[in-house]
Amino acid sequence: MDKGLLEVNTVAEDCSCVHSDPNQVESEIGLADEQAIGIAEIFKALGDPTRVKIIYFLLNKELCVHDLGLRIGMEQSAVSHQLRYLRDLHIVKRRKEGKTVYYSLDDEHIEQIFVQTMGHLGHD
Amino acid sequence: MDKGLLEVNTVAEDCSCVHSDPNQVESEIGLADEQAIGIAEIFKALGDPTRVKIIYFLLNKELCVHDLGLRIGMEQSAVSHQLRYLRDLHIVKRRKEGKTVYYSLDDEHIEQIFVQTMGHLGHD
DNA sequence: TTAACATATGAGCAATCATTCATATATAAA
DNA sequence: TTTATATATGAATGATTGCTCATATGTTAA
Repeated sequence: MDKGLLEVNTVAEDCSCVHSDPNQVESEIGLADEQAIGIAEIFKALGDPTRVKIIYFLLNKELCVHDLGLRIGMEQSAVSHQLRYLRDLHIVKRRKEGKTVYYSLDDEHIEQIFVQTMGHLGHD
Repeated sequence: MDKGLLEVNTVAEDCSCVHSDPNQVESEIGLADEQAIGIAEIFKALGDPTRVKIIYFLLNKELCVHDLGLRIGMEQSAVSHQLRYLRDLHIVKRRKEGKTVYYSLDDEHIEQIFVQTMGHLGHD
């Protein structure tokens, strides 16, 4: 698990608050807008109760839209919209079988992050 | 690392989509609204580029509001508002020294989740 | 074909959000 | 005290979001 960016970023500095030397700030490794937006995008996707519930139930097994709605107590349309959102981010994927469409998780990393976070919170 | 909820949730079922047996759904362990909201709250806090940058720089060392603004290229007021947001969630804490206020991370779990996610994304 | 079912989607709307601006508070220096 | 600096905060605003409703698409059964 590489995390180079984080370590190099440690630079000796003394913010006495007659503020940081601009040169010093320059020498630090920042976080490009692009990167920050990318990271935020992932967290934002998990940052809604409905989507949390969807992911939670999909951890267990794949489910069709209707059954997902049943479990999370939400209208078909609302579930469908959120599934679209999650699918656009490749967090979730579709499998069609006749009339019904089964959804399942599509990203192991996000699955891990989700489970780990639930663990941290004690989920109780 | 306890994660009881997640495992018990595996129940044999056959969603032929003449849909899930209501009794079966009932027997599954759901996710209470309260829990879902709690989990979503954490992710939502990390789901904004400005807050991502703030946390990123605080991983490195504590910083005062002004220097944070300097690094993330954002007005003092905007930074202050976001710091308040993060402080209300106990993600960040204050230390006052004279006129200046130093902020640092206040939750190891969230720090871990954040770093892990950056790792997953390759942060490049 | 027609009817029924499963899902998807666009428009509209109320709520939330992130930022800015102006100003308040608090501390230190002159 | 007055002035300057550091931070905080309320109000206003434009943007985004999540949902509902109506309707469209696609599939199976009659």
